[in-house]
Amino acid sequence: MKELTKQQSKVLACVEVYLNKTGFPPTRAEICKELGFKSPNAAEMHLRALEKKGYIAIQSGSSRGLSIVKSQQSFEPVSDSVPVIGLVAAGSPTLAEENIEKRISCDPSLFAEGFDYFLKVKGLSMIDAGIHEDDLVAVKKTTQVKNGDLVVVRIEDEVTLKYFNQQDHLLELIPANKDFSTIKIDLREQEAFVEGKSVGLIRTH
Amino acid sequence: MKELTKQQSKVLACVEVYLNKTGFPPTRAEICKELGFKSPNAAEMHLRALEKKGYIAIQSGSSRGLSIVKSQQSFEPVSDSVPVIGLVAAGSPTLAEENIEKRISCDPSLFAEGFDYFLKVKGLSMIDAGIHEDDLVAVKKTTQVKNGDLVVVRIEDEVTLKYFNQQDHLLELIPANKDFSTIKIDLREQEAFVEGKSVGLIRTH
DNA sequence: TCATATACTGTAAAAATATACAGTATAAAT
DNA sequence: ATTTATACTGTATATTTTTACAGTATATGA
Repeated sequence: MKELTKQQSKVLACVEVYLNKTGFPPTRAEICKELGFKSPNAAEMHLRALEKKGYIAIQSGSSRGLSIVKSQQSFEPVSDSVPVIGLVAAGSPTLAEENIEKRISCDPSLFAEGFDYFLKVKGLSMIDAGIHEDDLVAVKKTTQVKNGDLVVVRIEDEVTLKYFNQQDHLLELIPANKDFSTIKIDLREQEAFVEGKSVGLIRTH
Repeated sequence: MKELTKQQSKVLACVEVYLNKTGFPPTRAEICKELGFKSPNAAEMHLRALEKKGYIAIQSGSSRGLSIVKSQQSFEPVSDSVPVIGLVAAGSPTLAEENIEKRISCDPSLFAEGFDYFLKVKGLSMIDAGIHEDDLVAVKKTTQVKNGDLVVVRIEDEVTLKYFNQQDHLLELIPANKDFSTIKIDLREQEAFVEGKSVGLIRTH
Protein backbone atom coordinates (compact mmCIF):
# COMPACT_ATOMS: atom_id res chain seq x y z
CA MET A 1 0.00 0.00 0.00
CA LYS A 2 1.44 3.33 -1.07
CA GLU A 3 1.95 6.23 1.27
CA LEU A 4 -0.53 9.08 1.31
CA THR A 5 0.36 12.75 1.03
CA LYS A 6 -0.75 15.02 3.83
CA GLN A 7 -3.71 16.35 1.89
CA GLN A 8 -4.82 12.94 0.67
CA SER A 9 -4.75 11.76 4.24
CA LYS A 10 -6.94 14.70 5.25
CA VAL A 11 -9.44 13.93 2.52
CA LEU A 12 -9.61 10.25 3.49
CA ALA A 13 -10.15 11.22 7.13
CA CYS A 14 -12.85 13.65 6.03
CA VAL A 15 -14.68 10.92 4.14
CA GLU A 16 -14.42 8.54 7.08
CA VAL A 17 -15.65 11.10 9.60
CA TYR A 18 -18.54 12.13 7.35
CA LEU A 19 -19.48 8.50 6.84
CA ASN A 20 -19.41 7.91 10.56
CA LYS A 21 -21.54 10.93 11.26
CA THR A 22 -24.17 10.66 8.55
CA GLY A 23 -24.09 7.06 7.41
CA PHE A 24 -23.40 7.97 3.79
CA PRO A 25 -20.36 9.37 1.97
CA PRO A 26 -19.85 13.06 1.21
CA THR A 27 -20.07 14.72 -2.20
CA ARG A 28 -17.07 16.50 -3.70
CA ALA A 29 -18.60 19.82 -2.74
CA GLU A 30 -19.09 18.73 0.86
CA ILE A 31 -15.46 17.64 1.13
CA CYS A 32 -14.45 21.07 -0.18
CA LYS A 33 -16.61 22.83 2.36
CA GLU A 34 -15.19 20.71 5.15
CA LEU A 35 -11.57 21.23 4.17
CA GLY A 36 -11.82 24.77 2.83
CA PHE A 37 -11.26 24.01 -0.85
CA LYS A 38 -12.98 26.28 -3.32
CA SER A 39 -13.24 23.94 -6.28
CA PRO A 40 -14.92 20.55 -6.39
CA ASN A 41 -12.07 19.49 -8.60
CA ALA A 42 -9.71 19.72 -5.63
CA ALA A 43 -11.66 17.00 -3.88
CA GLU A 44 -12.02 15.05 -7.11
CA MET A 45 -8.28 14.90 -7.66
CA HIS A 46 -7.57 13.73 -4.14
CA LEU A 47 -10.27 11.08 -4.39
CA ARG A 48 -8.77 9.83 -7.64
CA ALA A 49 -5.37 9.60 -5.99
CA LEU A 50 -6.86 7.71 -3.04
CA GLU A 51 -8.53 5.32 -5.43
CA LYS A 52 -5.32 4.73 -7.35
CA LYS A 53 -3.50 3.99 -4.10
CA GLY A 54 -6.17 1.53 -3.08
CA TYR A 55 -7.65 3.32 -0.07
CA ILE A 56 -11.11 3.91 -1.47
CA ALA A 57 -13.32 2.72 -4.29
CA ILE A 58 -15.22 5.16 -6.49
CA GLN A 59 -18.43 4.02 -8.14
CA SER A 60 -18.34 6.05 -11.31
CA GLY A 61 -21.55 7.84 -12.20
CA SER A 62 -23.08 7.38 -8.77
CA SER A 63 -23.57 10.30 -6.46
CA ARG A 64 -21.72 9.82 -3.19
CA GLY A 65 -20.38 6.61 -4.71
CA LEU A 66 -17.43 6.28 -2.34
CA SER A 67 -16.49 3.37 -0.14
CA ILE A 68 -13.58 2.87 2.17
CA VAL A 69 -11.32 0.01 1.13
CA LYS A 70 -8.60 0.49 3.68
CA SER A 71 -9.10 2.80 6.59
CA GLN A 72 -5.96 4.84 7.16
CA GLN A 73 -5.99 4.76 10.91
CA SER A 74 -7.72 2.18 12.96
CA PHE A 75 -11.00 4.02 12.70
CA GLU A 76 -13.51 1.46 13.70
CA PRO A 77 -12.11 -2.02 13.14
CA VAL A 78 -14.39 -4.60 11.57
CA SER A 79 -14.40 -6.82 14.56
CA ASP A 80 -13.34 -5.37 17.83
CA SER A 81 -9.68 -5.26 18.56
CA VAL A 82 -8.62 -6.66 21.87
CA PRO A 83 -5.43 -5.43 23.53
CA VAL A 84 -2.64 -7.84 24.43
CA ILE A 85 -0.84 -7.01 27.64
CA GLY A 86 2.48 -8.43 28.67
CA LEU A 87 2.44 -10.10 32.06
CA VAL A 88 4.66 -7.39 33.43
CA ALA A 89 6.45 -8.27 36.60
CA ALA A 90 5.66 -4.89 38.08
CA GLY A 91 2.40 -3.03 38.32
CA SER A 92 -1.21 -3.67 37.60
CA PRO A 93 -2.03 -4.95 34.12
CA THR A 94 -3.61 -1.69 33.09
CA LEU A 95 -4.93 -0.96 29.65
CA ALA A 96 -2.74 2.12 29.46
CA GLU A 97 -1.29 2.51 26.01
CA GLU A 98 2.27 1.84 27.14
CA ASN A 99 1.36 -1.63 28.39
CA ILE A 100 -0.34 -2.76 25.20
CA GLU A 101 2.01 -4.96 23.20
CA LYS A 102 -0.34 -5.14 20.26
CA ARG A 103 -3.97 -5.59 19.40
CA ILE A 104 -5.68 -8.61 18.02
CA SER A 105 -8.73 -8.31 15.84
CA CYS A 106 -11.20 -10.69 17.38
CA ASP A 107 -14.65 -10.78 18.76
CA PRO A 108 -14.90 -10.46 22.56
CA SER A 109 -17.70 -12.99 22.33
CA LEU A 110 -15.19 -15.59 21.17
CA PHE A 111 -15.40 -16.88 24.71
CA ALA A 112 -18.90 -17.17 26.04
CA GLU A 113 -18.52 -14.87 29.00
CA GLY A 114 -16.78 -12.13 27.07
CA PHE A 115 -13.38 -10.78 27.99
CA ASP A 116 -11.50 -7.53 28.18
CA TYR A 117 -7.92 -8.23 27.22
CA PHE A 118 -5.31 -10.87 26.55
CA LEU A 119 -2.49 -11.44 28.98
CA LYS A 120 0.69 -12.83 27.51
CA VAL A 121 1.98 -15.57 29.77
CA LYS A 122 5.52 -15.48 31.12
CA GLY A 123 7.15 -18.43 32.83
CA LEU A 124 6.19 -22.04 33.33
CA SER A 125 4.25 -21.98 36.58
CA MET A 126 1.02 -23.15 34.92
CA ILE A 127 2.50 -25.62 32.47
CA ASP A 128 0.60 -28.60 33.90
CA ALA A 129 -2.62 -26.75 33.16
CA GLY A 130 -1.52 -26.66 29.54
CA ILE A 131 -0.64 -22.99 29.74
CA HIS A 132 2.68 -22.32 28.07
CA GLU A 133 4.98 -19.36 27.86
CA ASP A 134 3.67 -16.77 25.36
CA ASP A 135 0.16 -18.21 25.37
CA LEU A 136 -2.48 -15.49 25.41
CA VAL A 137 -4.93 -15.86 28.26
CA ALA A 138 -8.26 -14.14 27.73
CA VAL A 139 -9.01 -12.18 30.88
CA LYS A 140 -12.35 -10.87 31.99
CA LYS A 141 -12.04 -8.01 34.43
CA THR A 142 -13.92 -8.98 37.55
CA THR A 143 -13.42 -9.46 41.25
CA GLN A 144 -16.12 -12.12 41.38
CA VAL A 145 -14.06 -15.29 41.47
CA LYS A 146 -14.49 -18.55 43.26
CA ASN A 147 -12.16 -21.26 44.47
CA GLY A 148 -10.66 -23.20 41.59
CA ASP A 149 -10.88 -20.33 39.11
CA LEU A 150 -7.82 -19.39 37.14
CA VAL A 151 -7.27 -15.81 38.21
CA VAL A 152 -5.07 -12.82 37.59
CA VAL A 153 -3.97 -11.48 40.95
CA ARG A 154 -1.78 -8.55 41.83
CA ILE A 155 0.28 -8.56 45.01
CA GLU A 156 2.10 -5.33 45.59
CA ASP A 157 3.66 -4.71 42.19
CA GLU A 158 3.65 -8.27 40.95
CA VAL A 159 0.99 -9.74 38.70
CA THR A 160 0.52 -13.47 38.57
CA LEU A 161 -1.73 -16.06 36.97
CA LYS A 162 -2.67 -18.92 39.33
CA TYR A 163 -5.49 -21.05 40.60
CA PHE A 164 -7.51 -19.31 43.28
CA ASN A 165 -8.32 -20.79 46.67
CA GLN A 166 -9.44 -18.73 49.63
CA GLN A 167 -10.44 -19.93 53.12
CA ASP A 168 -11.30 -17.00 55.36
CA HIS A 169 -8.16 -14.93 55.72
CA LEU A 170 -5.90 -17.34 53.95
CA LEU A 171 -5.52 -16.83 50.20
CA GLU A 172 -3.70 -19.54 48.29
CA LEU A 173 -2.47 -19.00 44.75
CA ILE A 174 -1.74 -22.44 43.40
CA PRO A 175 0.58 -23.05 40.44
CA ALA A 176 0.28 -26.00 38.06
CA ASN A 177 3.90 -27.07 38.13
CA LYS A 178 5.46 -29.21 40.84
CA ASP A 179 8.64 -27.11 40.67
CA PHE A 180 6.74 -24.05 41.90
CA SER A 181 5.25 -23.63 45.31
CA THR A 182 1.87 -22.29 46.34
CA ILE A 183 1.80 -18.61 47.31
CA LYS A 184 0.11 -18.28 50.69
CA ILE A 185 -1.10 -14.90 51.86
CA ASP A 186 -2.70 -13.92 55.12
CA LEU A 187 -5.04 -11.16 53.99
CA ARG A 188 -4.89 -9.56 57.42
CA GLU A 189 -1.22 -8.88 56.86
CA GLN A 190 -0.93 -8.29 53.14
CA GLU A 191 -3.18 -7.02 50.40
CA ALA A 192 -3.95 -8.90 47.18
CA PHE A 193 -6.06 -7.61 44.30
CA VAL A 194 -8.02 -9.85 42.00
CA GLU A 195 -7.69 -8.19 38.61
CA GLY A 196 -9.79 -10.67 36.69
CA LYS A 197 -10.20 -14.27 35.75
CA SER A 198 -9.24 -16.32 32.76
CA VAL A 199 -12.09 -17.36 30.50
CA GLY A 200 -10.02 -18.85 27.72
CA LEU A 201 -6.73 -19.13 25.97
CA ILE A 202 -5.30 -18.86 22.53
CA ARG A 203 -1.95 -20.04 21.28
CA THR A 204 -0.16 -19.60 17.98
CA HIS A 205 1.91 -22.57 16.88
CA MET B 1 -41.13 1.24 17.76
CA LYS B 2 -44.01 0.66 15.40
CA GLU B 3 -44.43 -2.47 13.37
CA LEU B 4 -43.47 -2.50 9.72
CA THR B 5 -45.66 -3.67 6.87
CA LYS B 6 -44.33 -6.47 4.70
CA GLN B 7 -43.29 -4.09 1.94
CA GLN B 8 -41.70 -1.59 4.28
CA SER B 9 -39.68 -4.41 5.77
CA LYS B 10 -38.53 -5.42 2.31
CA VAL B 11 -37.44 -1.89 1.51
CA LEU B 12 -35.54 -1.56 4.77
CA ALA B 13 -33.79 -4.87 4.11
CA CYS B 14 -32.98 -3.69 0.60
CA VAL B 15 -31.36 -0.53 1.94
CA GLU B 16 -29.36 -2.49 4.49
CA VAL B 17 -28.15 -5.04 1.98
CA TYR B 18 -27.19 -2.35 -0.52
CA LEU B 19 -25.34 -0.46 2.18
CA ASN B 20 -23.49 -3.59 3.19
CA LYS B 21 -22.52 -4.37 -0.36
CA THR B 22 -21.52 -0.95 -1.66
CA GLY B 23 -20.80 1.14 1.39
CA PHE B 24 -23.34 3.80 0.48
CA PRO B 25 -27.16 3.89 0.42
CA PRO B 26 -29.29 3.26 -2.69
CA THR B 27 -31.26 5.83 -4.66
CA ARG B 28 -35.03 5.56 -5.02
CA ALA B 29 -34.56 4.23 -8.52
CA GLU B 30 -32.14 1.55 -7.36
CA ILE B 31 -34.56 0.37 -4.70
CA CYS B 32 -37.23 0.11 -7.39
CA LYS B 33 -34.97 -1.92 -9.63
CA GLU B 34 -34.09 -4.25 -6.77
CA LEU B 35 -37.67 -4.83 -5.68
CA GLY B 36 -39.36 -4.63 -9.07
CA PHE B 37 -41.21 -1.36 -8.60
CA LYS B 38 -41.76 0.74 -11.68
CA SER B 39 -42.04 4.15 -10.11
CA PRO B 40 -39.50 5.89 -7.92
CA ASN B 41 -42.40 7.17 -5.94
CA ALA B 42 -43.07 3.65 -4.69
CA ALA B 43 -39.69 3.65 -2.99
CA GLU B 44 -40.17 7.23 -1.83
CA MET B 45 -43.40 6.42 -0.02
CA HIS B 46 -41.93 3.43 1.74
CA LEU B 47 -38.90 5.43 2.79
CA ARG B 48 -41.15 8.15 4.21
CA ALA B 49 -43.05 5.53 6.16
CA LEU B 50 -39.80 4.02 7.47
CA GLU B 51 -38.68 7.48 8.53
CA LYS B 52 -41.94 8.20 10.31
CA LYS B 53 -41.67 4.89 12.17
CA GLY B 54 -38.13 5.69 13.23
CA TYR B 55 -36.22 3.01 11.32
CA ILE B 56 -34.27 5.31 9.02
CA ALA B 57 -33.34 8.96 8.73
CA ILE B 58 -33.70 10.83 5.46
CA GLN B 59 -31.43 13.79 4.78
CA SER B 60 -33.70 15.91 2.64
CA GLY B 61 -32.14 17.27 -0.52
CA SER B 62 -29.16 14.95 -0.41
CA SER B 63 -28.76 12.18 -2.90
CA ARG B 64 -28.59 8.79 -1.21
CA GLY B 65 -29.21 10.66 2.03
CA LEU B 66 -30.41 7.63 3.94
CA SER B 67 -29.11 6.23 7.18
CA ILE B 68 -30.21 3.29 9.25
CA VAL B 69 -31.46 4.27 12.67
CA LYS B 70 -32.64 0.88 13.80
CA SER B 71 -31.69 -2.24 11.88
CA GLN B 72 -34.64 -4.58 11.71
CA GLN B 73 -32.72 -7.82 12.14
CA SER B 74 -29.24 -8.44 13.31
CA PHE B 75 -27.69 -8.76 9.91
CA GLU B 76 -24.89 -11.25 9.46
CA PRO B 77 -22.07 -11.11 11.99
CA VAL B 78 -19.20 -8.79 11.34
CA SER B 79 -16.50 -11.41 11.45
CA ASP B 80 -16.52 -14.70 9.60
CA SER B 81 -17.78 -17.83 11.21
CA VAL B 82 -15.42 -20.77 11.37
CA PRO B 83 -16.72 -24.34 11.61
CA VAL B 84 -15.82 -26.58 14.54
CA ILE B 85 -15.38 -30.24 13.66
CA GLY B 86 -15.32 -33.07 16.15
CA LEU B 87 -12.24 -35.28 15.94
CA VAL B 88 -14.35 -38.14 14.72
CA ALA B 89 -12.78 -41.53 15.10
CA ALA B 90 -13.92 -42.52 11.64
CA GLY B 91 -13.53 -40.74 8.36
CA SER B 92 -11.86 -37.66 7.04
CA PRO B 93 -12.59 -34.44 8.92
CA THR B 94 -14.67 -33.04 6.12
CA LEU B 95 -16.50 -29.76 6.23
CA ALA B 96 -19.72 -31.54 5.38
CA GLU B 97 -22.60 -30.09 7.32
CA GLU B 98 -23.15 -33.23 9.38
CA ASN B 99 -19.63 -33.05 10.82
CA ILE B 100 -19.91 -29.46 11.95
CA GLU B 101 -20.60 -29.32 15.65
CA LYS B 102 -21.07 -25.59 15.65
CA ARG B 103 -19.62 -22.39 14.26
CA ILE B 104 -17.55 -19.81 16.02
CA SER B 105 -17.63 -16.20 14.98
CA CYS B 106 -14.00 -15.27 14.61
CA ASP B 107 -11.59 -13.87 12.14
CA PRO B 108 -9.54 -16.47 10.19
CA SER B 109 -6.64 -14.06 10.47
CA LEU B 110 -6.66 -14.58 14.23
CA PHE B 111 -3.66 -16.79 13.57
CA ALA B 112 -1.11 -15.35 11.24
CA GLU B 113 -1.21 -18.08 8.61
CA GLY B 114 -4.97 -18.23 8.44
CA PHE B 115 -6.92 -21.41 9.05
CA ASP B 116 -9.89 -23.30 7.74
CA TYR B 117 -11.59 -24.96 10.66
CA PHE B 118 -11.34 -25.88 14.30
CA LEU B 119 -10.84 -29.49 15.34
CA LYS B 120 -12.15 -30.42 18.76
CA VAL B 121 -9.56 -32.53 20.51
CA LYS B 122 -10.46 -35.94 21.91
CA GLY B 123 -8.20 -37.87 24.26
CA LEU B 124 -5.03 -37.04 26.10
CA SER B 125 -2.33 -38.06 23.65
CA MET B 126 -1.00 -34.49 23.28
CA ILE B 127 -1.37 -33.41 26.90
CA ASP B 128 2.35 -32.72 27.35
CA ALA B 129 2.13 -30.24 24.48
CA GLY B 130 -0.48 -28.41 26.51
CA ILE B 131 -3.29 -29.69 24.32
CA HIS B 132 -6.22 -30.83 26.40
CA GLU B 133 -9.41 -32.67 25.71
CA ASP B 134 -12.02 -30.36 24.13
CA ASP B 135 -9.43 -27.76 23.14
CA LEU B 136 -10.08 -26.37 19.67
CA VAL B 137 -7.09 -26.68 17.39
CA ALA B 138 -7.06 -24.26 14.47
CA VAL B 139 -6.29 -26.30 11.37
CA LYS B 140 -5.05 -24.98 8.08
CA LYS B 141 -5.78 -27.36 5.21
CA THR B 142 -2.49 -28.20 3.56
CA THR B 143 -0.28 -31.14 2.71
CA GLN B 144 2.85 -29.00 3.00
CA VAL B 145 4.15 -30.04 6.39
CA LYS B 146 7.61 -30.58 7.74
CA ASN B 147 9.09 -32.65 10.52
CA GLY B 148 8.13 -31.33 13.92
CA ASP B 149 4.85 -29.80 12.76
CA LEU B 150 1.69 -30.59 14.64
CA VAL B 151 -0.42 -32.24 11.96
CA VAL B 152 -3.82 -33.73 11.37
CA VAL B 153 -3.33 -37.11 9.70
CA ARG B 154 -5.84 -39.65 8.54
CA ILE B 155 -4.97 -43.35 8.42
CA GLU B 156 -7.68 -45.46 6.94
CA ASP B 157 -10.74 -44.18 8.76
CA GLU B 158 -9.01 -42.77 11.80
CA VAL B 159 -8.06 -39.12 12.22
CA THR B 160 -5.35 -38.16 14.65
CA LEU B 161 -3.47 -35.10 15.84
CA LYS B 162 0.26 -35.76 16.37
CA TYR B 163 3.73 -34.43 15.76
CA PHE B 164 4.96 -35.25 12.28
CA ASN B 165 8.28 -36.92 11.50
CA GLN B 166 9.05 -38.59 8.21
CA GLN B 167 12.29 -40.24 7.08
CA ASP B 168 11.99 -41.71 3.60
CA HIS B 169 9.33 -44.38 3.79
CA LEU B 170 8.96 -44.29 7.53
CA LEU B 171 6.31 -41.95 8.88
CA GLU B 172 6.25 -41.43 12.62
CA LEU B 173 3.31 -39.79 14.36
CA ILE B 174 4.57 -38.81 17.77
CA PRO B 175 2.27 -38.17 20.74
CA ALA B 176 3.07 -35.86 23.62
CA ASN B 177 2.22 -38.23 26.43
CA LYS B 178 4.49 -40.93 27.78
CA ASP B 179 1.53 -43.28 28.16
CA PHE B 180 0.99 -43.30 24.41
CA SER B 181 3.32 -44.81 21.86
CA THR B 182 4.50 -43.42 18.56
CA ILE B 183 2.56 -44.60 15.52
CA LYS B 184 5.00 -45.94 12.93
CA ILE B 185 3.91 -46.43 9.37
CA ASP B 186 5.80 -47.82 6.43
CA LEU B 187 4.32 -45.81 3.59
CA ARG B 188 5.10 -48.62 1.15
CA GLU B 189 2.65 -50.79 3.00
CA GLN B 190 0.02 -48.40 4.27
CA GLU B 191 -1.41 -45.05 3.17
CA ALA B 192 -1.58 -41.96 5.37
CA PHE B 193 -3.15 -38.65 4.40
CA VAL B 194 -2.04 -35.32 5.79
CA GLU B 195 -5.24 -33.33 6.16
CA GLY B 196 -3.66 -30.17 7.49
CA LYS B 197 -1.56 -28.68 10.21
CA SER B 198 -2.27 -26.91 13.43
CA VAL B 199 -1.55 -23.19 13.45
CA GLY B 200 -3.04 -22.38 16.81
CA LEU B 201 -5.33 -23.34 19.60
CA ILE B 202 -8.14 -21.91 21.63
CA ARG B 203 -9.55 -23.13 24.88
CA THR B 204 -12.54 -22.08 26.92
CA HIS B 205 -12.10 -22.29 30.65
C1' DT C 1 16.52 25.65 -16.52
C1' DC C 2 13.16 22.35 -17.44
C1' DA C 3 10.26 18.70 -16.42
C1' DT C 4 7.30 16.66 -12.97
C1' DA C 5 4.34 16.09 -9.03
C1' DT C 6 1.31 18.19 -5.81
C1' DA C 7 -2.28 21.18 -4.97
C1' DC C 8 -5.29 23.78 -6.09
C1' DT C 9 -9.22 27.82 -8.68
C1' DG C 10 -13.04 28.51 -11.80
C1' DT C 11 -16.53 27.17 -15.04
C1' DA C 12 -19.76 24.50 -17.24
C1' DA C 13 -22.35 20.74 -19.09
C1' DA C 14 -24.25 16.21 -18.71
C1' DA C 15 -26.09 12.92 -15.84
C1' DA C 16 -28.05 11.39 -11.62
C1' DT C 17 -31.40 12.13 -8.16
C1' DA C 18 -35.09 13.78 -5.12
C1' DT C 19 -39.43 14.88 -5.03
C1' DA C 20 -43.93 16.90 -6.19
C1' DC C 21 -48.29 15.94 -8.47
C1' DA C 22 -51.93 13.27 -10.64
C1' DG C 23 -53.72 8.98 -10.92
C1' DT C 24 -55.19 3.59 -10.22
C1' DA C 25 -56.18 -0.57 -7.53
C1' DT C 26 -57.30 -3.31 -3.50
C1' DA C 27 -58.49 -4.78 1.02
C1' DA C 28 -60.10 -3.73 5.56
C1' DA C 29 -62.74 -0.90 8.58
C1' DT C 30 -66.77 1.91 9.59
C1' DA D 1 -71.64 2.16 0.73
C1' DT D 2 -67.99 5.05 1.94
C1' DT D 3 -63.86 6.04 4.05
C1' DT D 4 -59.12 4.90 5.04
C1' DA D 5 -54.65 2.78 4.58
C1' DT D 6 -51.53 0.36 1.74
C1' DA D 7 -49.33 -0.02 -2.45
C1' DC D 8 -48.32 1.24 -6.27
C1' DT D 9 -47.73 3.63 -11.95
C1' DG D 10 -46.33 7.47 -14.73
C1' DT D 11 -44.55 11.95 -15.63
C1' DA D 12 -42.09 15.98 -14.92
C1' DT D 13 -38.93 19.22 -12.99
C1' DA D 14 -35.80 21.46 -9.97
C1' DT D 15 -31.77 20.36 -7.77
C1' DT D 16 -27.75 17.84 -6.77
C1' DT D 17 -23.77 15.84 -8.28
C1' DT D 18 -20.18 14.10 -11.19
C1' DT D 19 -16.85 15.08 -14.14
C1' DA D 20 -14.38 17.14 -17.99
C1' DC D 21 -11.58 21.06 -19.37
C1' DA D 22 -8.68 25.12 -18.94
C1' DG D 23 -5.81 27.41 -16.00
C1' DT D 24 -2.43 29.01 -11.81
C1' DA D 25 1.10 28.34 -8.21
C1' DT D 26 4.82 26.08 -5.79
C1' DA D 27 8.33 22.94 -4.61
C1' DT D 28 11.68 19.24 -6.03
C1' DG D 29 14.87 16.73 -8.56
C1' DA D 30 17.46 16.23 -12.98
